[in-house]
Amino acid sequence: MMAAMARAATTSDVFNAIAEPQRREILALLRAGERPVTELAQELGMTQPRTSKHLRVLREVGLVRDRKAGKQRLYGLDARGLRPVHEWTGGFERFWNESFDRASASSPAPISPRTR
Amino acid sequence: MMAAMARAATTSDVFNAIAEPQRREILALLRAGERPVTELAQELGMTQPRTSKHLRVLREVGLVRDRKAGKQRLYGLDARGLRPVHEWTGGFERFWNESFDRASASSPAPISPRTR
DNA sequence: CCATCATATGCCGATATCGGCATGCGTCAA
DNA sequence: TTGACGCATGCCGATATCGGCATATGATGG
Repeated sequence: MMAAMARAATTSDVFNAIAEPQRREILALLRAGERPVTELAQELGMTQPRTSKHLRVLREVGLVRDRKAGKQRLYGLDARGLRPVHEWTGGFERFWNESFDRASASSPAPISPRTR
Repeated sequence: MMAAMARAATTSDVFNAIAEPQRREILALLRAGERPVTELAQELGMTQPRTSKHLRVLREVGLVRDRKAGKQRLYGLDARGLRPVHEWTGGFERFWNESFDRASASSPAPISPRTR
């Protein structure tokens, strides 16, 4: 019955799904269109089981969809889930543009917004 | 000396750093300005060690900077590292807008965009 | 120099994650 | 029906990651 609980639920969250380089590659490839597992595996140089597992994660967070096509199973992109990530990072846009003054500059005074 | 190598190098990569919800919270908070560790911990309701550890990860990937301020150590945002993430997801913008036709629609034919 | 505040670290336990390999299962062709 | 193909899974081993707790370290004020 769990003794201390380590690590908070991670997977099944888009941010986590795209934290894996290979999964990002899969998504990038799928922009060109649907593809069967084997083909993806081949193009990315990874084994089939490995590819399937990554696809499973992507499917669980809703970034890809699959549909059967005879013997094969075609995976297609469903990028809608990436939008929240884009927007979240977008919330920092003014910070990477405004060269974050007070943070790097030679600010001599404003120690911190500690009211007291 | 490692026998089979499991899991590819993860940390020290921005995508991974922001995969942690709490780290995202820290970044969001820092948009309001620099803050000492204890204050962050307090505002986020987490222990100090935990906060320090997350800050360390963020620092290692360059998303935050720290500077000493007397007894304290102020952490400030350096969002430049988020830009790549924003751009990467931006590469999928047309896909979440164009309601990815062929993927969900009742496509009866185009099995796959294999050129040949 | 000593007590104290502010942080960083080390160590441990409990998972979660990844990869490989073998195998299960469904579909299609002969 | 039987085989071959295409893909999903299960199981295992090797880490990586997170959290808690105690403690080391650094700086400050007496």
